[in-house]
Amino acid sequence: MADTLTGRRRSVLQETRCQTCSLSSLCLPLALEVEDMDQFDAIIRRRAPLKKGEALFRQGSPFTSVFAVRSGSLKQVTTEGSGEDQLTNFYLPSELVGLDGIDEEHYPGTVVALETTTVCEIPFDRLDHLSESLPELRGQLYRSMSKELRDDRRMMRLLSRKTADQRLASFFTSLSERFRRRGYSPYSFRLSMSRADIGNYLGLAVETVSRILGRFQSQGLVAVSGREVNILDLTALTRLAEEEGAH
Amino acid sequence: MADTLTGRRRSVLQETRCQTCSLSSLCLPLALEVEDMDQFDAIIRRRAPLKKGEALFRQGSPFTSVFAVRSGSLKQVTTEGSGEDQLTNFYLPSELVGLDGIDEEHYPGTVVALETTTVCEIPFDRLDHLSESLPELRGQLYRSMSKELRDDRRMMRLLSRKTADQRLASFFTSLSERFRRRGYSPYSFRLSMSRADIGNYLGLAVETVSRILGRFQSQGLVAVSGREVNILDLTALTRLAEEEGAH
DNA sequence: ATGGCCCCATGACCACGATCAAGAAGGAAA
DNA sequence: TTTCCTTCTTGATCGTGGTCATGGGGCCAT
Repeated sequence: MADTLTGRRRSVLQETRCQTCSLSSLCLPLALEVEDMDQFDAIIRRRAPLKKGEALFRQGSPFTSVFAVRSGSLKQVTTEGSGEDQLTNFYLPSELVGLDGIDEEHYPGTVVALETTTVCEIPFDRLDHLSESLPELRGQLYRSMSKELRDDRRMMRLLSRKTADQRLASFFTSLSERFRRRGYSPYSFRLSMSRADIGNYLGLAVETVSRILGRFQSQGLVAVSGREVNILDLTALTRLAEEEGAH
Repeated sequence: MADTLTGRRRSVLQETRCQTCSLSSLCLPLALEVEDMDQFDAIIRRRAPLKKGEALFRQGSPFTSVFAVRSGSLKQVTTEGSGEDQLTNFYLPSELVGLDGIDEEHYPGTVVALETTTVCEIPFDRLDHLSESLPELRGQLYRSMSKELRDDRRMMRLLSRKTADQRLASFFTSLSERFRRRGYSPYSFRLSMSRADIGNYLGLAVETVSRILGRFQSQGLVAVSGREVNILDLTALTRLAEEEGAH
């Protein structure tokens, strides 16, 4: 009986165990020793998978947890005033969602699944408390936030200095790199977001995204069919993305 | 003799003591008790004042410390590739500089004083270590980074959705608010940055900044003379800044 | 199948803001 | 002072990308 219980508990836990998670080398606990990881495991809560279009949390709801993406992808959307939405981020597996909610104790944007998506919920008060005794975890948390700051600066640069072509090129090379780091093909992938999402994120009209995708295609840089993307000339794409000045 | 030493030490420390600092209610140690603040004080290093144009640190140099602005102001500039600089931030008193360097262990941009500026240097390893035993300090650090993330998102929105007029209006209302929080007049202040800096920060050409400033002036929104600014109609300016859509 | 919807592509036009050019005003050093 | 150089302003022109409009194509529900 005790054995059965233990067995069942183990099988349930199995799903959320960091040690068996293929993302552990990219995710929050990456710097932890085995015994520390157990402690970390213990505070994680599994969420039922989100279906496409479902919200992980909504803008303004009280901040309680950060989330690590386990599979799938999400977008963060902020609505300000009466106005249009602003898409501020896409999240891929192993990335941390919700860190910008710590400060004001509510989430500053709605986060929505772009496809069927599973996440690990990490209650922040417990994470904070655990970070007291696990310097490695604390360091990783600082680093995650710091990295997000740096990524934001890169995005600002993109938005204020790059042409539409360069933005799309950057978007593709960045996605490619993120897939590569996660063990997927950097050349062939499926976009989980719509053209409208891409445009919103990059500060471009949908029509512009479409047009430039067409041009990239005719220039032999990529082959796009719907949401299926094949990168044909990553070098040229990278060069274009890094290229300076508008002229 | 011992008295003299103590006396001298005290007078030197005096300058860096958080408890006598007028910014303590806005700065990192804001949540600390008196006795905890002493510990925090102990790790802070005073820097010689920076003269206008001097760099606090340069892009790429190894990350060692974060800095709290004590007086004056600074700008952060990132140079990428062969290209032009991108101004990613202005820092005012009580704000924390360098948090985006934690991740990669070097500073991702050069930070330069816009006027005579004093800062408190906080070695990060000691700060991290102290944050282990002072949950309030840790929380404040998380909050600072989280706030910067939220501010970055706001900036992205500005860069991708707002017209030039709205950007300038946002810039002024944001500055005004920051001055107000620091106990200065929200209506009358001196810009420590050039038009070129403003343009670079907002993703606009210098000429555009000049022109719009002129227009704001003729519309009775502000009175600008060189770098001296008087905000005449903060309500209208705020409305303009928040206004949605480009048309 | 068949309708109804989004999502995506493409064309025509137009406006915001960049760029180019020139000159005025301010500031520092002789 | 005068000079020199940077910063700022204002004008004229042009181009990128937004807007509007239309049509095709994929996908889901019935």
